[in-house]
Amino acid sequence: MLDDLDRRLLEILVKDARTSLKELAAQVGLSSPSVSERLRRLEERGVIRAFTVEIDPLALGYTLQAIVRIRPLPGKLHIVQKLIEEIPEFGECDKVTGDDCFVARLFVRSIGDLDGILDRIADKAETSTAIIKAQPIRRRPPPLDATASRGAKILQAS
Amino acid sequence: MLDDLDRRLLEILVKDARTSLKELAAQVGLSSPSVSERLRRLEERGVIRAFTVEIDPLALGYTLQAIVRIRPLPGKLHIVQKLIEEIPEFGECDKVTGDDCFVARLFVRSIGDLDGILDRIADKAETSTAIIKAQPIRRRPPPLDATASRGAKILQAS
DNA sequence: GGCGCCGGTCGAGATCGTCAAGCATTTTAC
DNA sequence: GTAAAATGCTTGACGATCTCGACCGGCGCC
Repeated sequence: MLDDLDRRLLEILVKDARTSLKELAAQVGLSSPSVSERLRRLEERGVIRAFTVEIDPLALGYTLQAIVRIRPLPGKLHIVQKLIEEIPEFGECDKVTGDDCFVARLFVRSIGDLDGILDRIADKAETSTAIIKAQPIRRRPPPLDATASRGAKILQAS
Repeated sequence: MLDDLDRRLLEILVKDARTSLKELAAQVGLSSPSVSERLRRLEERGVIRAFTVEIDPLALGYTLQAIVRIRPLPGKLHIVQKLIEEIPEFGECDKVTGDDCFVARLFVRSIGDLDGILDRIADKAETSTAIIKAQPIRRRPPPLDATASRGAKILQAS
């Protein structure tokens, strides 16, 4: 589905999405129209979801981040989900298996804001919140090359 | 620190990091050299951490994502952190307050891989894993305008 | 008031992207 | 087995874009 050239292009773009076609072309050994066409198709196929910019939340005044686990009260699942989506300080939310239904990332400017936001969910869900103290790994894509971890095994008797 | 023009530039770039200077200039009502200069300074100041591309993990064969909470055994904190950092399938990791020391996102191609990777940590930490079933909110930046949620309150008797 | 800095514009030259045409290789169909 | 069609690439030319230097105006500060 993705050939080696595509992967190399992606690798370069992950580091700098504004790399010029010419530069990309030089690095992978193609002409720029070819690169242009490949990018177009990667976007078209949805492999590239977006070219975007990573902003330091601190620069916007968000001095605090938290991971919030959210367990909606019976019957409130959809309302809670909608509520979360509408609160822009939630910067990420996953619906997961297990007791916690949602795990979300929250950006806030102060502890007061944190409290204010959690209050808005409090009557519809139980939450448990963990403040982020450090970020050992900031968002990065999984390995692009097919050679991921050796873990590869099929479900079978071990 | 950031003026309105900067914020508007960021807003446009979040949606498409490859927007041309000319287009940016037109949208905010400046000349392109000015925009260029502003971007340069935003990068320099670290407001813009990177221009990057968002890749669909599925396109790379990662059919499964999980949130893993990790509690290193006594004395193993640093070893565990290093281990996590070295496993490229961890696409994000936060060090948090509370019983769980780390919360991480894991990209895998199969349940077998998931098991394989968790095994590598099993003797140094307790983990609890939640498989991601859906992503109500995919990574997005917090509000750029100063008018965040009304939550704003200072710590005080309520 | 005069000075210097900051952030802006303008215009020219250099760079880059896009388009059409054409070519080689592979696939498909008969 | 061969011919047609489809892919994916290159090249070169043209138009669009970026960058750089020169210059300008507002603002804070002696």
